[in-house]
Amino acid sequence: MSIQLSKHFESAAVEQKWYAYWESKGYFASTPDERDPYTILIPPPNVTGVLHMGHMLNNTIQDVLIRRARLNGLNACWVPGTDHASIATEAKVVKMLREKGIKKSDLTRDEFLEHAWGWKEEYGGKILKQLRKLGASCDWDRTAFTMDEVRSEHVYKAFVDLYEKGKLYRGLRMVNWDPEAQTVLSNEEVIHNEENGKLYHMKYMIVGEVGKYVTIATTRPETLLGDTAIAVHPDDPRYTDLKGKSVTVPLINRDVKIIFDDYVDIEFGTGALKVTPAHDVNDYELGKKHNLGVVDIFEDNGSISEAGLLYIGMDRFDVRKQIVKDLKNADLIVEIEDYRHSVGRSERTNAVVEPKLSLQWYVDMPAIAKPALEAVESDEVEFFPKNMKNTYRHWMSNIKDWCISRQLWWGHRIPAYYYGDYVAVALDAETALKSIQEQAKDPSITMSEIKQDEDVLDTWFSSWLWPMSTFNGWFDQKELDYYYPTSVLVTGWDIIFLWVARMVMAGYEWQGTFPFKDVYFTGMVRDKKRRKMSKSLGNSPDALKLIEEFGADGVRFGMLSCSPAGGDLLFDDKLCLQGRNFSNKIWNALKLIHSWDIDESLSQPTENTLASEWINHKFNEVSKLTEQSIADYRLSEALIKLYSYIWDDYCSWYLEMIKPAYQSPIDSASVNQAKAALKNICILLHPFMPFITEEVWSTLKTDDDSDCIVTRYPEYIEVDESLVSDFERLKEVVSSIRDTKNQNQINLKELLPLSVVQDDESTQLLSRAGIKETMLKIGYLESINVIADGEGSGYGFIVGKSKYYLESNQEIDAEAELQKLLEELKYQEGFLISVTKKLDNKGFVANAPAKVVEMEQKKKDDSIARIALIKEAIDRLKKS
RNA sequence: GAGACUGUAGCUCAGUUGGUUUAGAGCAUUACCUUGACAGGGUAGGGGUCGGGGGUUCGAAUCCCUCCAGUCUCACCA
Repeated sequence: MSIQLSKHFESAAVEQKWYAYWESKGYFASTPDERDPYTILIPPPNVTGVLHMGHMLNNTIQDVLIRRARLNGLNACWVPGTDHASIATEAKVVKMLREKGIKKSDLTRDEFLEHAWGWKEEYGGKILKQLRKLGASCDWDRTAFTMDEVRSEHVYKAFVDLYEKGKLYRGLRMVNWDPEAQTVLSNEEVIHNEENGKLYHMKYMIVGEVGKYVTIATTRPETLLGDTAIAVHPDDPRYTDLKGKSVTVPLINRDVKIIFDDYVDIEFGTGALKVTPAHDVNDYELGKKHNLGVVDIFEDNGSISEAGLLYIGMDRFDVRKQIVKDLKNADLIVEIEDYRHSVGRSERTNAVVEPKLSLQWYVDMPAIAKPALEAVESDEVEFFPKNMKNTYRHWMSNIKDWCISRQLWWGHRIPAYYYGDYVAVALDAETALKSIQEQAKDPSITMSEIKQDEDVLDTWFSSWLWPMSTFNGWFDQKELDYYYPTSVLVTGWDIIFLWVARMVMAGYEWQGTFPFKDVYFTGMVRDKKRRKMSKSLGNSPDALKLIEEFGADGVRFGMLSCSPAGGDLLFDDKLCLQGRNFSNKIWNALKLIHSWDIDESLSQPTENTLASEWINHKFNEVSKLTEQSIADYRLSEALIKLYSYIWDDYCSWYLEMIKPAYQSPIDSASVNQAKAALKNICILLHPFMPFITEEVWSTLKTDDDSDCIVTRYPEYIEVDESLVSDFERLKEVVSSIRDTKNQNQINLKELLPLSVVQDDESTQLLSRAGIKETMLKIGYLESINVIADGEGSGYGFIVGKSKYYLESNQEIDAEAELQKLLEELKYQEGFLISVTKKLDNKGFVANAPAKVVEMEQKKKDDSIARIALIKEAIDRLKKS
């Protein structure tokens, strides 16, 4: 009763079938029980995002770890969810509305939020459906959203708690303003890059001295509208006579002071600096020090405000062009030079960030950073790869306060309420009102008189609570006690500050301990040219199309086989192709086994008994190695070991050994062992390639077996080293036979007699039951004869220290044989020289450990013996 | 400007406290063979002054110094 199997592995149908089945069985679901937990929290993707290669990589890794834990008998819990992504989502909604002809400014806050929620309902969670296609075994019942009720409660509670502890405050500071999204950004959301610009040298005429001027160099001529001083270094000899004088700001003709401050760099530009306190961090500090006025010339959208006096309403970049023209016309430009300098852009909108003075909410980071820094220093939270510790330490030791308010509507509204100068921070308006009445000592203040802050919180202010909020930890301690701290966080290194560090801080601040034991930083997925994959470059393959083409298992294989922790991953379709071919290889191994006719009356041939023992011991060896690799988060190493075990050991050697002759039946023991070995393979490979393994398993499982996904790893058996090493020797002999036939144009399947010269090594090898039989079978030999030294004839070869002769009545090409031997001799002699050199070195013998010296001596002896064998063979050839 | 990391075969990378056959794997490539499980399979081969130089050591891809190249992070002077 053979099973009918398709010619190739058909991934699409199989994947759909098993995923639905696993879900229906509730295999992904986790509830606290007596087992140890193994917990992973997904880095929540943007709720309206689509699956890209970065997600594929890091979710594949998480799934491998979760499935591995499940097979180890742990209570595996992988919590999925999405992030509301304040800026990104709001921008998308605004764009969508604009396309419908609706302006955000025409809507009330509530109307806008209604549209936003509608958008979220329509597109939200699409990415989680896509993750299912990849095989992600998340506990979907636990799906969380950073803006759902439970998560929101955590956000407000955290805000109020920090405020009450004095670790959160409202302050007037120079901030990063994104004129496109029209919100403030944290330092971490500003990306600095070198860009080509110009340095404009402009004339500032000295008041009361006709024709005399100071030349000022700037990259931003348009900000002169906000100038309230110019500054020079007090020791600069060029400017000593300017003390007490003023200059006229060009075009707007405002007279401003010349101030002297050693902040100015004499070497740079002309040594004279224009001071615009409203639009530059350093100028702001200078302004404070010298009591300068502050003229804010920009509207929130980056256009010039009335305070600018000129160009009112024009965009800042248009003004730059225009103002240069106007300055030229007024003969106030001295020089324009090309200049490369760093420009800060918004991470989300790519708009050039405008420094701006503004009142915002901040978290006092130095107040909460210390335990989080120590945790990573001491490896209480362990980073993989280790060198991320450096980056973390550097940032944590120089940490700045975190600006958390955003001038947006989509997000958690700041729970702060105002009445005149009174501020109340509270979970609800009633409490806030009460507090304000108390502060103002005026119980007559009504609800309608207090105003809640219009701003929302930075998205990351909800994300940093993720390890607690996903378990509803502050309102239901039970789950948190069981699952927290989680086992490992898998994420990209690009959000180490935005997210990882802050989660560690939140963990210590509120739970008193770390949120995850390990952090596995994945690299960035890049294309073959090392460019980061991005939508704008169009170099990112469509994740779902890849799955369609190569199968989820194939894609997972492709992503994993080249993903060293932290190292960038150069993605190439070819890797997925290799994965698909691998699936197919396994599929065909299964087909082969199922195609055999079993004859129950046959007893098992010795060679098959030996082969089965070997493949089992080899399995244990591989299983141990992969376990270690995974424990060190070296997933690609583990996968490659498995790949080679399956392809080379199981398929190329083992199946070829036990395979019956064409159309002959096979004994049942051999088939059962082959099936058992393949089942073991399924278990070991399951975390990496879940679909094919479940499918193969399902055709092999007995009624007592559970499904592959929830079965347990087989028990480890001590590896019989002598069996494995005898087998290696056997493989060498067979390879040599194949090679000899190949070299001499003998058909591989032509049966020839093999003579083995008797010595200790060959005697031991051949005495193991099944070795001879295997040689006969897969070496296609007519017979094996043990002979005395010197009796051999035919094609000789050496394996280990033993001599073998493949006899043939074909004329031997003595010249070719000789060449081969001479080359081998050359190598061996070279080797001997290097070993001898080492051993002749008195320093080596005296200083190296005995073990090492012993090993070198053995290498030398072996080499001498081998050289003797080769020389003998050469002599004989020459004689004949 | 400060710091971190990387440099090993055509490509991607291993090489775990300096010593296990004069440096390994996968992919790619070449030749031959095979094609009755396999979108293939088998066998063999080519290809590397371990970025350059110097040092420590009996011994260095591995440790130290220096130079070169690249990547990244942080901070920024108009």
